[in-house]
Amino acid sequence: MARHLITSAIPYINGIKHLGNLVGSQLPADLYARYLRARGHEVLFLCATDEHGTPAELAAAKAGKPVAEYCAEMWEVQAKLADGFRLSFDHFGRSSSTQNHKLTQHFAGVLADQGLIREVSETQMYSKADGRYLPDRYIEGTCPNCGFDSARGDQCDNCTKQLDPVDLINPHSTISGSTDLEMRETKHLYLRQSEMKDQLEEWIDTREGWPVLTTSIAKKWLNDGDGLQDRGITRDLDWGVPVQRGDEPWPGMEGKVFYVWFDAPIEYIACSQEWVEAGKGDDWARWWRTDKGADDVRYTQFMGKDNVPFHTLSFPVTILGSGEPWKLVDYIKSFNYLNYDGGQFSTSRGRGVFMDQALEILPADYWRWWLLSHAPESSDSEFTWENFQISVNKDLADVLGNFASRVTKFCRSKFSEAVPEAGTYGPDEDRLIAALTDKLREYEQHMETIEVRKAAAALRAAWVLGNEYLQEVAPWTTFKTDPDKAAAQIRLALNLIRLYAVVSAPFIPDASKQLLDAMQTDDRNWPDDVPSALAALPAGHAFAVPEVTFRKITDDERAEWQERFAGVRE
RNA sequence: GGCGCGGUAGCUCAGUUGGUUAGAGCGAACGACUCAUAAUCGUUAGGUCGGGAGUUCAAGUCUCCCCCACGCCA
Repeated sequence: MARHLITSAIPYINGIKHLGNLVGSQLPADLYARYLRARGHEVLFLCATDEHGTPAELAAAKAGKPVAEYCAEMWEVQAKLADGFRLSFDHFGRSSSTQNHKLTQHFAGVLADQGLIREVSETQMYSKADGRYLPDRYIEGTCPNCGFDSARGDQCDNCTKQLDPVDLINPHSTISGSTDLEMRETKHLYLRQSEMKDQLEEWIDTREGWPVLTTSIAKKWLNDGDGLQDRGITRDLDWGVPVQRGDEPWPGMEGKVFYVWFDAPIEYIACSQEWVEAGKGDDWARWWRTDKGADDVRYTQFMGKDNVPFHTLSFPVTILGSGEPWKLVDYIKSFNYLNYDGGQFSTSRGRGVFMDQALEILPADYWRWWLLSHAPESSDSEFTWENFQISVNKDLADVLGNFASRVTKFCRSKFSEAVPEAGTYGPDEDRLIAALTDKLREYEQHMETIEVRKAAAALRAAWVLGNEYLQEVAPWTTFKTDPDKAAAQIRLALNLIRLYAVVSAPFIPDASKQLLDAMQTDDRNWPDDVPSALAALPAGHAFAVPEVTFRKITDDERAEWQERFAGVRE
């Protein structure tokens, strides 16, 4: 029994995430958390919403609401969807929490004490009409290079030339359209990441078994161009963590907030404090402070590849640079992107399936199974309705669901709705048990190393073993000549249903529960010993024939959804 | 343009430190079975491992060049 801290990259607040976002962090993190809990480990699984920054402010303005109110509402929406997908967070926090405010200010203060923060004066475009400084990408104008009239402040999308907002002809705010802009001098804090480049590189180099995707992205940022760059950690915004040096004011930084990417990862820690405050736990420090028991915690982070630089470099600078005994991540599992039917998911074009829509058309388990068994681990992967329909129908309805159905219905018609007691096991059963043991150990191995697709394949193979066994021993034939033998075969098969429910729970928790309910048992003990696990339901134990566990997706449905979610093509 | 990750059977993907006839699932064809959600089980077909050159007794697996897709950056 070990202690596992697990965090999923925290989703941004401004809208509902699509399936690509889901499979890139929250879903595999949940799989891992559920698996470890099932194996008896102590797990703290945390996630939260990432609420600060300009996009949140703009989304709130568009919705005509104060940003705090908007975020509170969107947090509810995301929490409900997470629940709908059965994401088993021990706590779903908010980066806008008071805990995160204090902790972020604390880290900034400590980093400053360590000499890892410097002040930089720079000029930035200010919009009087908007009453705010504008990030480069919110300024548009005519490109001085090619004449394109919608060039952005950071780059011209037409000729790709990199720009400075002052270069633009007739610049205007994309928020208000105002042209009343002026350059103002403003001061910002920079995190001196470059100071810690060597230390970070050594750390990365000594990590064993990390995904290539994780280390290659980290190494690239460490060594690309002039090496790891210092990073601005403050912004001229209203919504965010006010810049303070610990509990003290920070002279010259009045009215500024920390940059969202500085405070967001700190929320992983703050979230554990929120967890305590919510009354779900009583000691966050033993998960996060190596001087208070976190030394024997294994910390695993899950994220899409776009988040890797912040988790391999920026956040470790915060942790290591503080000089305080905070728990550093042990393993970073990163994912590529999931594409949608030949292109990318697109929020703006309404292309692809979003979390709320997914749950409207099918239960969570269908999505969980497909997404996890096709997780983009080694490269970008692709969602197509054909593949989804065929995989789900075959794996869930035909192989697993139908297994439970054929066994329970056969037993009901030939014996009763109770585990039959006659007969004994022979060589066929021994063979099945041996094969199943091998397959389960393989499944566990892949789960331990977070090889999601391989774990799914091993689990499915375990389901197939049950069908192979039935086909081999054919109790429907045996019954005619040797009913006792058929009874033993069905007794074993009924126990297989329970075993499948238990080991499948991390992937498909609802179906797992439904099957356990049908078998009228609460025994969720992991089958460390397969023979005894297959005796969990004793002779005479009553059960019920389960409802259809997974119905099939029809061709008509597939066609309809394909049309409905195609979005507006370019 | 630079960098990164990929390019393996119709589809989705495995292929450890180079080593016997390149694998799995799905799909296809054929067969078996009939308990079951027209489900299951078995058999078979199918790939010059993106292209070319090289190292080696031996390369999908190492080196170089090129092509393609995706992504990041300039």
